[in-house]
Order: sequence, then C-alpha cells, then structure tokens
Amino acid sequence: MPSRLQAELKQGKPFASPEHEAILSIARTASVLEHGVIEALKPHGITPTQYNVLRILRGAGKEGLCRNAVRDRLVARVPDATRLLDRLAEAGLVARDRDAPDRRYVTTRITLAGLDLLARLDQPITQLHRRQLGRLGARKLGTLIDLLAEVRGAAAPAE
Amino acid sequence: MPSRLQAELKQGKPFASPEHEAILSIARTASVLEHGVIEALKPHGITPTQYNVLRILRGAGKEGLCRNAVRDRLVARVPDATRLLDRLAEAGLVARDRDAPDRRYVTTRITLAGLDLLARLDQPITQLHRRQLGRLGARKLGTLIDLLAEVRGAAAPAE
DNA sequence: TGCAGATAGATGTTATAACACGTATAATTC
DNA sequence: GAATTATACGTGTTATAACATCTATCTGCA
Repeated sequence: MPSRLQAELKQGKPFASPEHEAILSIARTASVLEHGVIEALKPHGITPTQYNVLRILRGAGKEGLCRNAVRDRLVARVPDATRLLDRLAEAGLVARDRDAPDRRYVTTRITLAGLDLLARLDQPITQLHRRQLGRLGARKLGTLIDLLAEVRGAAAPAE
Repeated sequence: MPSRLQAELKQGKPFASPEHEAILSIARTASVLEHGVIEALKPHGITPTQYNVLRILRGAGKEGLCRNAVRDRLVARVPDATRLLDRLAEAGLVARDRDAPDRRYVTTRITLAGLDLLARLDQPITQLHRRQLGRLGARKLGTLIDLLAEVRGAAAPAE
C-alpha cells in the first residue's frame, strides 16, 4: 500500500528512505497547518509571523522585549526583525522606545490595539487548532510533541 | 519541568493547550530541518523548493510534467509556479516545450545539467537527513510519519 | 458553426524575505 | 583614558512570494 503522503503528492515511486519520508511529512504537515492559520488571520490583516510576535510581546507584558529578544523567540527564524516590527508599529499594534539604560536597545511593547486584536483572535485560533488536531487526543499529541523534540535535538545538537 | 520547546523559545509561560504546543512543535521542527537543507543547498545555488521541483521532474522522467502537475506535487504550495520554473529554466536545469497535443499545456523536463546537479546532491542530502533524524530509528520514525499523516487527515478532511 | 464557460498558463504589481553593509553605543584592552 | 572590539540596530538592494488580472486554447452545447 502506498503511503498516505505519496498519495497526497501524487507520487508514483516510494520514498528513498524513512528519513526522507519523515522530513517531507514534517514539512508537508507544517505547510498544511500554516495554511489554515494564514486563512484565519487574513481577514485581520496579519501574517502568522506577525501573530507570533504579538503573542510573544503579550507574554512579555509591560516590560516589553528588545528586537533581538523577539527575534530569538520566534518559531521560524527571520533575518530582518527590524522591518517586521516596523510593519507592526505602522499598524499601531506595537510601540517602540529607546528607553533602556543601554541606549543600543530598542524596547518593543504591544499596544492596546495589539492586545485587542489578540483578544479577538484567541478564540477562533484556539478553535482552529482544536479542529486541526483535536481528534488525536492528549496521548497521541504527547507522543508527537516528544518525537518532534527528539528530532530537533538530533538535528541541532548541543547548546 | 518546562517543555523542551519552551526552553528553545525562551518562553516563561507554559503553552495554552497540547494542541497549541503541537502546532508550534511542528512548525519549529520544520523550520529547523529546512534550515539545514537551505545551508546544504546554498553552495549549489538552489533553494529547497527548487530542489523539490528537480526531484519531482527526475521522478517524472522523459515525459516531463506540465506546470500545474509540478505545482500540485510540491510539498509546500506556491502560487507562482510559472516563475519558479522560469528561474530553473534560466539556470539551465529544466527545459520547457509547448509540445503537448493540447496546446495550452507547457511540458517541463529536467535537463542533463539538472540531473547532474541532483546526482551531486543525492549523497550529501541523504547524509544530512540521516544526521538530522537517523538517531530515532525506524520504529519511532514510523510512528512519527503515521501521527503526522493523521494530523493532516484531521486538518484537511475529505478529498 | 458559433458562443459560453472552463482550463492552462503568463504577466503586472506590491509586499516581504534575504543578504550585505553601515552606524551608534557599550565593553575591553592596553 | 584612548583605541579596539563587540553588540544592537538600522538601511540599501535584490530576489522571491503573493495576489489579481489577462491571454490563449479547449470543451460542450445550442
């Protein structure tokens, strides 16, 4: 029986190795899930990365975070956090101040408008996530989370 | 004990739900793995998406595939397959001909230069994949592949 | 035949990603 | 304490992604 992924990608030949199939499965799954998030966020005018930033800044609270701290907390690395924050600032969702003792740092904080947007998004996004993988149940989700952590540990060893 | 992902993202608070942590885990893992592939391909001047296209066209063989067939086989959806193929054609890695009976179709085939590039990449990429997740072993990889297929089945139901 | 709709693909435009380089402030070294 | 190095951030530029719209070809049906 051909694998499910093979069918999804309309591929005739089987995969070269379990490793290869796993890599493609992870990439494919991430792409499918992100597409759902993109669609859910689109009416609100933000991207998944921007949403991620807003959540990070909400978590950071009133103290805010400097640019590199935000960048390092992002799920996917971005090489240009400055302009990512520029766009959020332009939209009024974050505010920046060079008010740290070390004047190289620029502190970014989420604004009331940003908090308001997140508040409106919390429920739909939670529901989306539940729809996307609520069927698996806590046990399988736990297994999945552990396996993925193990993958990352092997892929990017030592810290 | 805070989860591994929490530590990676320097996040203080625990995740809102297992679903949320799973979503972020998948996205994070895909990002980490892709970064490795990007670095491996960079010296050869192609991106993971372009590499994906070349592998698809090698698999299609002499008959080639039309633009939309290539697009539908890609792991991550791209909304502009025309110019993706443009760039590969410019690099001499694929060739296109409007030679199908239905003259709307443009058949794309991998060139000798494309096959040669893939031949040079096969071993390093296989080794990279083994390094990235060879440690898990066949059993865990199988579990991971199955769980991810189940996620995609739930996230994009019915076909 | 001739026309409406569907399909395959190209093109124009804007936004964002990616990369290299530049500037300001702080820490370190002598 | 002056010069050097390191860090944090910004800017300029190019390539690619994303979106809408357009043209060419085919299909089905009157």
